[in-house]
Amino acid sequence: MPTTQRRKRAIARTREDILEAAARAFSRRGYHSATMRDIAREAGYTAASLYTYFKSKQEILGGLVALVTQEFLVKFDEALPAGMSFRQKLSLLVQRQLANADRRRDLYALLMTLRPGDVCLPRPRDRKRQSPFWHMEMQVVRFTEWLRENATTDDLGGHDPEVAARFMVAIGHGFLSYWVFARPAAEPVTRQASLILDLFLDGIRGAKVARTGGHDA
Amino acid sequence: MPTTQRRKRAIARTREDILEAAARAFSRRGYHSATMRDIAREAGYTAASLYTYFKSKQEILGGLVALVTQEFLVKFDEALPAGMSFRQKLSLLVQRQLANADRRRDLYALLMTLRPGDVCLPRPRDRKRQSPFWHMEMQVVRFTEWLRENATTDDLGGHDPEVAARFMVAIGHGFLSYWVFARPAAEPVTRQASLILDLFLDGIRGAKVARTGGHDA
Amino acid sequence: MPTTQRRKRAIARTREDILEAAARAFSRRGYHSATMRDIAREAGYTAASLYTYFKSKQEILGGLVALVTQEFLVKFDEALPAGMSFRQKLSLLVQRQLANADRRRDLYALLMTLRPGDVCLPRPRDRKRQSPFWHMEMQVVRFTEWLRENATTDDLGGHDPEVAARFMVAIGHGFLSYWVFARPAAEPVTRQASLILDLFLDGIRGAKVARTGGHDA
Amino acid sequence: MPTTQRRKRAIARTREDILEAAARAFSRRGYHSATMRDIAREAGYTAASLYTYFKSKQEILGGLVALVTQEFLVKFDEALPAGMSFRQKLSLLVQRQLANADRRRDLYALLMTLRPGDVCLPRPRDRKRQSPFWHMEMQVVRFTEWLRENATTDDLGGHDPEVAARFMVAIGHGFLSYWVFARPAAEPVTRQASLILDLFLDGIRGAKVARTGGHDA
DNA sequence: CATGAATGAGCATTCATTCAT
DNA sequence: AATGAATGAATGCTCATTCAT
Repeated sequence: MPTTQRRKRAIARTREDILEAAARAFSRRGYHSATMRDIAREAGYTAASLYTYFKSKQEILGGLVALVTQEFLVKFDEALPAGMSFRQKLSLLVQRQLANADRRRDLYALLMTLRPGDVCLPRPRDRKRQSPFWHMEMQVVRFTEWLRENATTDDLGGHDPEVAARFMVAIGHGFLSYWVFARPAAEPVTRQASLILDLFLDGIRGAKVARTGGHDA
Repeated sequence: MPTTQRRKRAIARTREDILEAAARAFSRRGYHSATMRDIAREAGYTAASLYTYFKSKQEILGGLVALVTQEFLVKFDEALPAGMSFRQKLSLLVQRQLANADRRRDLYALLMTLRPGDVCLPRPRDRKRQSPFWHMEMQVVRFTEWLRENATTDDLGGHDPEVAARFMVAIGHGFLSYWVFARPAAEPVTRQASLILDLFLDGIRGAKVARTGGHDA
Repeated sequence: MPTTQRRKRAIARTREDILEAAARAFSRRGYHSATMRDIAREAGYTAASLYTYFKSKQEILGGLVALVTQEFLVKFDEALPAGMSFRQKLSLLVQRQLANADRRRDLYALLMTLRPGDVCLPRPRDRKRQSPFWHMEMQVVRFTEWLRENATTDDLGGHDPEVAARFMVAIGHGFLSYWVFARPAAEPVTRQASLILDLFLDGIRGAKVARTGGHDA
Repeated sequence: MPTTQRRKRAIARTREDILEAAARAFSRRGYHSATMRDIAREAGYTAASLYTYFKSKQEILGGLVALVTQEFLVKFDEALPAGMSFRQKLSLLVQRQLANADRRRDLYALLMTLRPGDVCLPRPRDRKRQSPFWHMEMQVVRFTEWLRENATTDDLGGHDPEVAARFMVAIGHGFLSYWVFARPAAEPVTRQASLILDLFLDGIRGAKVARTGGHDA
């Protein structure tokens, strides 16, 4: 029945609206300081109404984390054009992730400040990852997998893929933490993909060729 | 009068004790979730007593931030033996900072999770830096200065010193965020100085020479 | 018009269903703790629907009270076979009331726990009776009347009929409060009619004749 | 140290004050409807202060229940003059209990309206008694014991002591529930000891000798 | 100086009730 | 008639902070 369908749609949309509102509220005041009223005001509802869509404040956070995680992971599954060099594939991936981060600046900032007890994921399968930096760890894990599939030993200069992953994620967060709160808002982080790529591959001292740049976009 | 002196000493020491206690409490439960009672219990006092030494919870945090900042900055002022190459000087600095981070693991982790409103520094001269990543920004600023004094354009491969600073700080935080919460505790972060240095200078792909490593310790 | 008739019937039936559901919900969780949702779930409706049939939660309770009261009072109006002794008439009445109580165990238990403000009867003619033990008082009043009509001074050993009534009601409630929550469910309270009668008439010390019992069933 | 002693006294007294206040608040509005603020207002404190003395609302109720239970039980342990008849001993006990009930009218009324989940006794040794009529059952249990020690089979007309106990407790509650809420306050219930005793022993029909009464006071 | 006690402000959550569909 | 959604009004409880002792 179309009525049921429409209703489900409406609910899903409202849930999304609330999540967006929560993202704003949380990133403005922090998870603990933001109140249900803050979120509600931001979403155009009353606090009580939020409970129609989420069981608790924690569940809202869980929804947010799941959302960002999902958006992060999906970029790894998107197809890569055949015949690309490692550098080109990596460049594409970084571009995609930075586009994500661009859209979700405050959410990324929020996730970086969460504590273990704060997040209570829907499927708590991997307790080991419930660290205050759960988000970062999750990224490291997935990126490590990706490197194992897409990089040769030589591409990584003989480094352990996990070290490489941690290195890349660290660079990302490092620059992100700057962009996220820069006022006025810094230029889109996607512009920085090339820089990040160069630093990741060749370090600050760099390879001359690499830094003449842009030929991999 | 010596009595006054002794008193001042005693007060200073108690303040330090409380800060240490707060560091433990904050890093265990997070700044907002940790209560004054938590801190007091950890310090062997009652909550009310803390107000003899600090005006508010926020001021305790301020003290903590100032402490870590101070410890961070002082490493930049310690003398560097003459005649060292850039790599050697940098290596020494990184060693010193990692030693700091080793001693203050949880505090560093705490600082990474703070939000703009949380920190209210004694001397709020630089409002622009009151970001959730204030700590990181502060490090970038000082490290940028250091690079301007100690690195040639060539040492940085032609990169802007601020970019280089941000790059280094990001690497540091990235690896730190892993070490800090690794259970069982990861090996002393100082061991990683060499790896960090290599990645900073030559990236993941690395320079062969650089990675045969250890000749700069 | 028959349609109107049918509608009225349907409404009346739904009201009864809701009252039965409310009886279950209230007796399980207590009047205040039971929510409109509890009642609705028990009745197979949603909370909002209940408002089609009752103006408020309090009115549902009122309906319930009226129902039990009605069932209680009607037993006093049922004809008594002619030529019965006082003991026989009393026995019959007690039997009938215990049969009621048997069917409405939890409802009786509920009524015993109500507070003055809880009940708001449809016809609030007698404010004096709005006690937490309104139910009990109502029983006393009616039973007093009955005794005035059916008992001689001698039957009551010269006691004031109201005292006798209160005595009887007290015994009833005392035993009921045990039976109601006994797990596993005690045997039907009707079995106890004889005991109650004996205690009422002759006390614990009893009259030998009375306790050889059963000749009045 | 006297200071510690005094403090302990002060705390104990405040706890008692709060319990008295809670007794008033609970008996006025019922356990669930009475708010912590109600209790606090009644006690001359703020709601937050109550938590210095009691861990929760439920614990306040627990304290109240324990108090009344304690006062009830202690009357069974007070010595009975030697050489008394069963009737005389029983009379004394009833007098004492009615004196209790007189002082604690509203508390008794409160206890009668509690539900299983409401009460959470400090020592939850006997889960079986956690009925909505826990209070009544507790009285039955203790009174049964007392009868086993102080009454001959003949004194109870051959009845099971538990039946006798339930009978007595029922009479007590029955009359109490009337006195408790009678407005204006009925005459002290102690006056009624003799009536209760007669009804318990000889029923409404009574024994002529018993009702010429008063020779056992 | 240390602290037990007191408190105002606030928060997540619940629930009876309303109303548009 | 039935209901999903929305909400105002509470409510128990927490906590940073104050202050008399």
